[in-house]
Amino acid sequence: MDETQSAPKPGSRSESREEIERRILDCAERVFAERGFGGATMQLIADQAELPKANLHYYFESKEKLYRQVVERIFTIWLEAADSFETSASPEVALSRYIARKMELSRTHRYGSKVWANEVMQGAPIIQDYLEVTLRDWTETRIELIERWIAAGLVRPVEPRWLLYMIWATTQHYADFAHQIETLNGGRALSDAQWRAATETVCGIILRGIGLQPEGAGA
Amino acid sequence: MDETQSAPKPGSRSESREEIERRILDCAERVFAERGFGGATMQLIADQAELPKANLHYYFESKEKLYRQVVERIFTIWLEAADSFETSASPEVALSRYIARKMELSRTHRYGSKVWANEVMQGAPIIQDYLEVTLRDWTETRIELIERWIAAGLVRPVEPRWLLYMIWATTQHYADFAHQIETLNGGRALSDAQWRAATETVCGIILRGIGLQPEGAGA
DNA sequence: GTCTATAGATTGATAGAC
DNA sequence: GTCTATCAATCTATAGAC
Repeated sequence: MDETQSAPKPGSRSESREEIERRILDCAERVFAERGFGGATMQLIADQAELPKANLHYYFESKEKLYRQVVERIFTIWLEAADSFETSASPEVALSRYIARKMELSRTHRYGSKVWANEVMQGAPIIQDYLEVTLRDWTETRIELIERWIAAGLVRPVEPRWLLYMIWATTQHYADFAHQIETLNGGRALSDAQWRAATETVCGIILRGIGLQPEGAGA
Repeated sequence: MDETQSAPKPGSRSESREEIERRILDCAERVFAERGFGGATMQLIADQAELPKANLHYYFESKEKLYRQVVERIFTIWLEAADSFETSASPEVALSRYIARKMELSRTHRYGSKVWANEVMQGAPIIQDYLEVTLRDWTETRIELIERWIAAGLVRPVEPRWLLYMIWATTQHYADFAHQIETLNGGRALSDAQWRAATETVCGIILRGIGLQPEGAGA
């Protein structure tokens, strides 16, 4: 609910251009996440970044340019996180690590996930090109990999596409619907133990659901 | 992309007050879903409902009152849909029907689901009371039911809470992220067959994931 | 680079003729 | 009940002093 960066004070002259831009991006991410593109105002972002509103237009040409950079930043994180998916030997390890990593990102990058959800819900007016090229390529590649697992008899026959959507949906839910989850948790954020339990449950159900045995499972 | 109601023409005098209010609500739902509360404008809703902007304020006191009615309408549908959850004999039937019904609602009430997602992502500024009372009660009741299934040895031990979130997340994803799913589907909406396949895959993974055998399953 | 002041457009809401 | 005209507030964006 306060500063995102702590090194140099907001007013300090020792702050580099890069640091200021990063502070603006962090605040913008939170505001765009909570109010959507149309609901967010440059004034609110400026207030949170402790800058005059005009300075935002000095560092970022327009509201839309700023928004685009926020969305692009998230998209990059998502893609990198997804790489751990294919650097593993077995389906069990690959899927477990991918799910665990995505759950972790839902905890550490809640606002980024919400901005993405907002953008997609609105029909991806800004980043449609990413959906059509980068995300599509990534998805096709992963689908082929899962199909090879199935052909090799390692995984029960399921349509890989619906499996991927299930993983995305379930993990991102913990970021996008964090407020609902916390309300149903008595108004408190999930504890470390609860995050571990949720991750384990999600991994367990999905892996068993496609015929795999989770690592370190009893029955 | 056009009219939601077709019976009497928008301009017609034969339209009852109820019909007009319903047409406004339908249009408002779509606009709020696609742009969020702050991003939506009364002007756009009026245009889509083919009414002068001032008339909206005649039928609904304010933008927020209109929004609240839209959200309440969705919430009611969700709760009623969820009733089918407990009117079944076995866990297999109860969960299969619940998941299938929620998938169906994601297809028929896409915009409603998005409005709900938007509201929750923004911290439920309007309907927090529903989260704290109605949804919480519903959730607690279902958790107790699932715990009895587990105690009876019908279901593999999992934390019911994470299982419920998984079902919500996965089914609602097909509404909230419909645009992304359609883009990855070559820009086309899912066909009847694809909806059936997705529903079956989701049911199959979740049921097997908690130790149940889906109805009419081969292996 | 930073800020104040403000332009120009758009917003939610309303007054008042019909 | 319906509509035009308009208000006051707020928005994005910019001009220009420092």
